[in-house]
Amino acid sequence: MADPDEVFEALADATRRQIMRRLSDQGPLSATDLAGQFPVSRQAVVKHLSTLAHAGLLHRERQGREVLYGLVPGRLNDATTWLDEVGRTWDRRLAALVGHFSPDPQRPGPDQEGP
Amino acid sequence: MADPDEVFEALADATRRQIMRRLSDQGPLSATDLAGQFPVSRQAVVKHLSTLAHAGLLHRERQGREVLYGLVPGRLNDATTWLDEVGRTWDRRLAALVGHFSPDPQRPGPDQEGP
DNA sequence: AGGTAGTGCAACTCATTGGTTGCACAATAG
DNA sequence: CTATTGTGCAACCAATGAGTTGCACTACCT
Repeated sequence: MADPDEVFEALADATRRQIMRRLSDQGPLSATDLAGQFPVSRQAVVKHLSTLAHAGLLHRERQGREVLYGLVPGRLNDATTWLDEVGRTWDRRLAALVGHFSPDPQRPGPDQEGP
Repeated sequence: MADPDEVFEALADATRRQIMRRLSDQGPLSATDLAGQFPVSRQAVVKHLSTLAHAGLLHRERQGREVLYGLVPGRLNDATTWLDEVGRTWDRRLAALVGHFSPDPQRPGPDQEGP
């Protein structure tokens, strides 16, 4: 859990991100179907779908002789969590710097105590 | 704006993501400094920093003879926005499917009309 | 059964990229 | 001034990855 490594890797490719959007907009689709919407071969799409599925972002569902790929709910949150962590920690740093400029990383807390 | 392409590309690499975290935790650092925290050469770190900076995630700041790299606030939001859009649209789809099951993408509305 | 639409697997090409090493240049410390 | 520390640039290497083509297989339809 909270292992966004594969998620970020999977979302690195623009085509893959577009596939995600298509699936989000249009619901589960097959590789052949998606291939019709992109300027690449079906096999290329299959590879992308495999990558996305392996990252836990999609799930395969056999429907007769077709195979539909649909988004796995919530999996994108792993990436969002990472972004939130980094972004928020940074914001806290900035706020601390503004509040009382103490750029020393060793003492992040506002220390008002005297001996 | 809202062009997360470069951001996702930049965040694809694990080392780059770790660099982002280090900068978030420890504040602006130089390439040489960061290189000491990773099992790669300084030049490799420089390349990563360039990639991140080119994506708008970092900014360079010359400090005497050193060059410090620090996070650009808010830039991560572009990625978050994308994730939110895709995730939310999907959730809405799922909710609609649960509410009244009409898996036909062509007719998303509940059609009660007779001829 | 035979045709057809859809999937799966494999081999191959080409570009990208993360990483390295080597050296030159700039700025501070003695 | 000289030595040192830090940065910048360039060439090079190996691995990954996106994309292709070709063919075999499986399930539906008539």
